[in-house]
Amino acid sequence: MDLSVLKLTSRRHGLLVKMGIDSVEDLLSTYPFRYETIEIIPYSQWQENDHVCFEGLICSLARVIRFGKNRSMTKFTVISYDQEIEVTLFNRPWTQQFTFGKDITVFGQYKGKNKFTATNYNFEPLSKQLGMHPVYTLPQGMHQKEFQKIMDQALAFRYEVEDVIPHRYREKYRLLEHGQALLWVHHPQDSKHLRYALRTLKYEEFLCFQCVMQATQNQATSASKDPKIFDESLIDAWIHQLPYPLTKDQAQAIDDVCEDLHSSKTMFRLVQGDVGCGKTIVAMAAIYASYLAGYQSAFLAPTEILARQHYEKMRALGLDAQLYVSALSAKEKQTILDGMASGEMLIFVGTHALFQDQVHFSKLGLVIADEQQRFGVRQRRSMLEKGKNVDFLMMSATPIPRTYAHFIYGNMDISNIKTMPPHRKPVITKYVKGTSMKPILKDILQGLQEGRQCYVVCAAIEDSTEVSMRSATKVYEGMKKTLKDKRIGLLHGQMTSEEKEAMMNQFVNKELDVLVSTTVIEVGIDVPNATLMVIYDAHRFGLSTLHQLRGRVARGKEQGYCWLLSDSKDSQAIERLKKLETITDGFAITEYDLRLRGPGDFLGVRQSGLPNFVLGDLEKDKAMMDECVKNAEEILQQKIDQPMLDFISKAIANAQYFD
DNA sequence: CAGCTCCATGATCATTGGCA
DNA sequence: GCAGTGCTCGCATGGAGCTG
DNA sequence: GAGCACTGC
Repeated sequence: MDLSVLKLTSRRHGLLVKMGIDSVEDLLSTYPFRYETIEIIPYSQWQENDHVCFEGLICSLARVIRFGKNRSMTKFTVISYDQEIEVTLFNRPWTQQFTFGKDITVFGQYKGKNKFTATNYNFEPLSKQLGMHPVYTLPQGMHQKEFQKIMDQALAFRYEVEDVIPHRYREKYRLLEHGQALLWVHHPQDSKHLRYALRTLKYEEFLCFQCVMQATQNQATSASKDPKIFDESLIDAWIHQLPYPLTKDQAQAIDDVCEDLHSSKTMFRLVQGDVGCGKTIVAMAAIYASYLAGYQSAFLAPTEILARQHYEKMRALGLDAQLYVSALSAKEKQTILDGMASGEMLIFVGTHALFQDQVHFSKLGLVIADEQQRFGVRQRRSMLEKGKNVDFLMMSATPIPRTYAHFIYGNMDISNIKTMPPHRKPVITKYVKGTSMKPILKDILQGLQEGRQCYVVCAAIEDSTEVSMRSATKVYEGMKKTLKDKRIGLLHGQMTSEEKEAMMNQFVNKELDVLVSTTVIEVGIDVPNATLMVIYDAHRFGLSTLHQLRGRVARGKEQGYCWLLSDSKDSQAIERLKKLETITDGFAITEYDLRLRGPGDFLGVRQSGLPNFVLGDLEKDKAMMDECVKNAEEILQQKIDQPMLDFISKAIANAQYFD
């Protein structure tokens, strides 16, 4: 419904648009971020510094005391509860309003001794103002009252918003009607009503998400495929010639995958485990199996550097892989494209370049996505459409506990790799207060002295390139001054991929001692000799991200060290960072982070792969999530709930919830 | 760094009571 | 669009934390 | 008292 049904002035309309509100539906789903409860607390119960309110009679003249520029204080006395209460009001020097004998309602803090500092006042009877009042997050220039008025207008249309939730579920779970829930969220009579409303809206949010999610996956997996036929003893043989024996979980994961490949059901599987747990081997086994069966495989890596590294590893392990990245010359690309189309070449490793339209496979049977969160659903789909009923394997280094995984990935199969290879040692992690490296300089120097290399990671959120570059450059300059005799490199997002690669290569070849880097992505590379890592502004990262980062210095046999620098004063933030000193298991870390902060707050939602719910809380609403999983399945099977089905196809078309 | 939002804090006179 | 009228609402400032 | 909406031109 268009906003024009509300008679808005252009200023108001503009402000709403600024808030991201383009329709009445948007407006109605702009929920209060908190509520203020106005209740009467009798005078006898007032404690010093309590926030209270009262109604009374002004029984003195108002005095204004001025101080400084533009500052003042107004004082007057109010009779209430048979007491004379002295009210102080800052910076509101207009006294005329506070005339002798007028009824006034005051909100503020009781300061003891019948003194009161008001934050607010009005001349309405208190009894008319009791109850809960919504508070919205608004841009400058829009007042709460103004917004509430607009909201009230919009609420008149609350029953005209299309209701996509099937009726039987509303009844089953005793949910409110959508319109009723909206009304109560914006105008709760009391906390009980508010809870009802929130319960309803949460359910709707979860169910919609779940339906879309499952529908997307069904598209990819519902079709059956020709089983891939290969000789498993060859896989076993290949495994035996690997330099390291597999861990139990790795072997299990490979078994899972092989079974999927054999089966006539299209594979849709997630392999998750910490950095360094050996997921890649699983992927390669899958590729090898698929190769034996005569199918083409595509391995998607998030960055070119990673693609190269995987490519080299595959070659080293006897897989005849091709590298396809955008940096290749047109001629090289063409050679590969030809081999791909003719079916001569079977194994491809690449980046986003593989999504391009001119890439055609002759017999694509398997797609593997490394760090799956980095690829949007649309991209994944475009990839899968390059073949027929392609088996799909995803890998994630930010493992998610089973309970959430079930909800978030729906009917996806999951293999967890929890055991680390025996020669890996957990990284020694330390939280360091402040922004300076001074306290740890000695340790770092010693490490460098022993010939180790060091990463320095600066907080850079996404690709806000300029700012992050500046901070990284600063750190870089600073380091050059302090460590004059060391070779230091700088890596940031504005460099071309050749420059980045050149820099990385220098680091890999030990021509650099220290690498200062902004973004996380480029660091995702295997440098066994790098055992030191310093992370600036660590509190800006999510725990899972930090955990993943530090995994980079646990690649070789040497002991890795990671220092988390942060000057945050937030005790919770510090607490979280300290937790990393002791927890080494990625699953536990995700769980801890979820419990403490909730996924909505999760720094780097994209890193975590978790969706961002407005109302729902993955930790508190587990039971509801489970129900929604079931209900979504039913809806998709029965195909009778047209409104919801329409909603789903629309959402998929817009790729809502993803990217 | 810049720009936002959220939140807590603000400062004096006059009266009082106890002590010298 | 523009001026006139009547209405409601009206704090300033600084630090902290988040984002682009 | 100011800013804003609303009115009448």
